[in-house]
Amino acid sequence: MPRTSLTREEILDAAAVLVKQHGPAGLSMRKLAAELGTAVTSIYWHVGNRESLVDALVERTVRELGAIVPRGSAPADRIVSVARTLRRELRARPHLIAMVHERGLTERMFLPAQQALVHEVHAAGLRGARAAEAVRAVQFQVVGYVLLERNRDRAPVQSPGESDLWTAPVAEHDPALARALARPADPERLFAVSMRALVESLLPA
Amino acid sequence: MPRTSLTREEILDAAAVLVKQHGPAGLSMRKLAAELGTAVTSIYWHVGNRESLVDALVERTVRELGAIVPRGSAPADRIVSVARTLRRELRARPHLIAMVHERGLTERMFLPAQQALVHEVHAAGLRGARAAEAVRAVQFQVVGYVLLERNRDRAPVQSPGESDLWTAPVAEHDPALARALARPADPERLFAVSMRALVESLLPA
DNA sequence: ACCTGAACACCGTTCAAGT
DNA sequence: ACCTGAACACCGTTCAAGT
Repeated sequence: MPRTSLTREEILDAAAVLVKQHGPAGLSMRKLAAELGTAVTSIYWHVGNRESLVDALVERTVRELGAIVPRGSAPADRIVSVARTLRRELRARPHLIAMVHERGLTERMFLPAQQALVHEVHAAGLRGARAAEAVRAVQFQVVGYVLLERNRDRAPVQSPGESDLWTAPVAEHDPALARALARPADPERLFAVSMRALVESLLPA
Repeated sequence: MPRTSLTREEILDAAAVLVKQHGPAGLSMRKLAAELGTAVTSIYWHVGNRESLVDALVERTVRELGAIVPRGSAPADRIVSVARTLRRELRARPHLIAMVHERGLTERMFLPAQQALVHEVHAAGLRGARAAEAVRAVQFQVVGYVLLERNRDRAPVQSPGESDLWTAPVAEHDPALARALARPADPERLFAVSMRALVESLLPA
């Protein structure tokens, strides 16, 4: 029994489910075929190969991300809010981040925020190359952070290594610092601090 | 002919060569065995499995990274120089970055810079929790950037997507901005700008 | 135009057996 | 203590053959 006309869309849907459940490493052409009740080779006819399947999935997921609405009245606040929202949206889709990494499609993750950022940076009075630089600096910072955080989340064990360095000379003079470094970092706060610093240095005084 | 006593060290050496040549995805237990002239299963006796092999490799590569010597006289300059050096050292070892990502061992990449950063931040007059926050903010920013750049380097095609957005309304009023965004970003410069902004906002005025 | 099974060249890991 | 081959359960992809 052949089943009713396999479509590209149907394949993407099933692939999205597999990725959501087991990550991109859990997306195999064979499991996908099993899920769809077809031969593996049928999938190749529709999507080419695994790489372009993942590319298509990334494309679709980015399109789902929805436009970002800035909040606040001061230009710096509005830009920081765009950064914060972008980070939140991306972190809410760890499979997207993972797929983007697998295929090296970082730029795609930038798109939903770029429109909003261009607008805000323009409103803050930046023009031309300086405006472009500001947009990119914010984008890079957000995506860099998101990649880093995703990486930390996947740490196999709560890394025990950081503390043992802190018998080191300097830290002995400053036990509060040693203790603070022994505690796990607060990425939320670090993100806020760093982003605020960046935005304030980018905007015209 | 059995060959002369396979050692853990010898296995790590051969694995490092494979990773250097073909990346971590090119490191397979079977190729490794072939390279070493042993049965695949011998390797398992010495290193456990592929995951702990990669972990050991990361550990070793981080240990090779060498201490970081700050340059400059102003505290801000010295901290920025540590950040710059860390970034350069990490970027010079793309396989390290890739392995760290595969195994989620980000914290390991922080280690070589942490000593130097603690010292500099302390010299700049920060103490306790504030000093720890400064150290971590710099570390996060560097590693986030390195991950992002590595990601961009692996882009399958020079991403064509960014420009097509720039028929958008705002950019039409500012053709210089549209042109600047159509050109590829200059990550070197963005890194410098962002890091400088961060450091200056962290240090006491 | 679409789907199929067989086949190829890979993987990591386990296990019982050897010395 | 160390090494072995056979076997298991996976991969992605190609290709000739079907309808």
